Amino acid sequence: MRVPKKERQRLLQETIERNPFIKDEELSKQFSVSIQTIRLDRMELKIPEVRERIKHVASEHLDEVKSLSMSEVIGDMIDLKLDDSAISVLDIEKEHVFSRNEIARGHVLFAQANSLAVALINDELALTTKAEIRFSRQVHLGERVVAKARVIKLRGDGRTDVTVESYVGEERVFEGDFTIYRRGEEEQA
Amino acid sequence: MRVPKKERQRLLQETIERNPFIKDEELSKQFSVSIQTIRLDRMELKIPEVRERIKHVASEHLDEVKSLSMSEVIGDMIDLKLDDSAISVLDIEKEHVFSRNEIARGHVLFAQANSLAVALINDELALTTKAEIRFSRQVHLGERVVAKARVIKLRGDGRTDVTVESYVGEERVFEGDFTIYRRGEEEQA
DNA sequence: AAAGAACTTAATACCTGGTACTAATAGCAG
DNA sequence: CTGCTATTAGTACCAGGTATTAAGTTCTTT
Repeated sequence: MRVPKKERQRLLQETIERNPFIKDEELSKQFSVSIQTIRLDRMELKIPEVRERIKHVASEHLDEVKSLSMSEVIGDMIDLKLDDSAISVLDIEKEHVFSRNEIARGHVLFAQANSLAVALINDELALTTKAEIRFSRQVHLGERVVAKARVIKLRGDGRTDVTVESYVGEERVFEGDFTIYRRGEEEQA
Repeated sequence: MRVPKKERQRLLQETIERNPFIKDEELSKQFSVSIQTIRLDRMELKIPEVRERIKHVASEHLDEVKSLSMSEVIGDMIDLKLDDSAISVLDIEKEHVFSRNEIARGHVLFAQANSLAVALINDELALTTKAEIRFSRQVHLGERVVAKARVIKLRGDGRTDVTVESYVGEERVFEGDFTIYRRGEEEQA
């Protein structure tokens, strides 16, 4: 039942990681040591008290909520010639990146490109039906992504081909070929 | 500065909803009433104390998060077999649709699929490098989208092919073939 | 204007889950 | 036995409350 200190601390760390809500009392029972020992262990491992841990989990959550509402993900349109070309700029911020490595999530770049492609269409209804995309280099927190969209072909059947290339400085980070449906009300954007 | 009780309680509720982390003391300053009044208000409105509120926010989070990658997912993961298959559910809400026609934006479906595909990868780093997607029917406000991801091929060179199909009821609304890069730290998701 | 109800503030005891610190004890190695 | 690490105990204190009792303060209504 009783394990040596090192082992206990390893397990303690794991246990708390898996369940940040656990109190010192619980832990002391689980490891059959006194509550003070648990507290010494936490100190050495620099693990904060349960209320702080809970607060941390909660505030991470709040970040997530932000990334769900994608309304602001789209970037600023700085140029638009309908049915021809458009440019938008997006500054990569915290809510756009994986917290672990500060690399922008794929759907953020996609969202910028997709909404730019859709905005380009001079019609009441415009929905993406198909896309082929490539991510050519990762984009980091703080970088500015410039997306350039251009109409390639206006088909007779209500479909329009749009290509989007996104850059950070001189480097291309994303390209996508989109097929946009307009007007007909039976496709998906 | 001082507002009548009813109004204050309305504002109180809103304030706490927007920022569940706020303490009674802060609130009492903000509304220029004593701390006891705030507490009476909370009682009447059945709003729990700050620590309980924080715990609530945190546990909502934890419900969906069993592994690290889950927190990066858009939609609720309901099944996950690493390197094999995964399922997530997303209810389409106001912030996901074009206000004009209440049809979900393409990048919302893409985001669900993309984050599901990335979560599926059993590695520290997982980034989308390429995707081919089709939107087969538009998705409307209030509909529930079920995305099913499945690993098709684990290539030796660190790339994995994942296919995702999303359904509303029986109808397929989206399909995508993703190529995910893992581990190497030189691509883009 | 006086009475009463509604609202607000004050004061005090107590709770949880800790921190910070001091001190005592246990167990074992040399 | 000495010395050292590890553990346990105990006390004072803290934040952010709950719960309760009591005392104002307004507003209204008669």
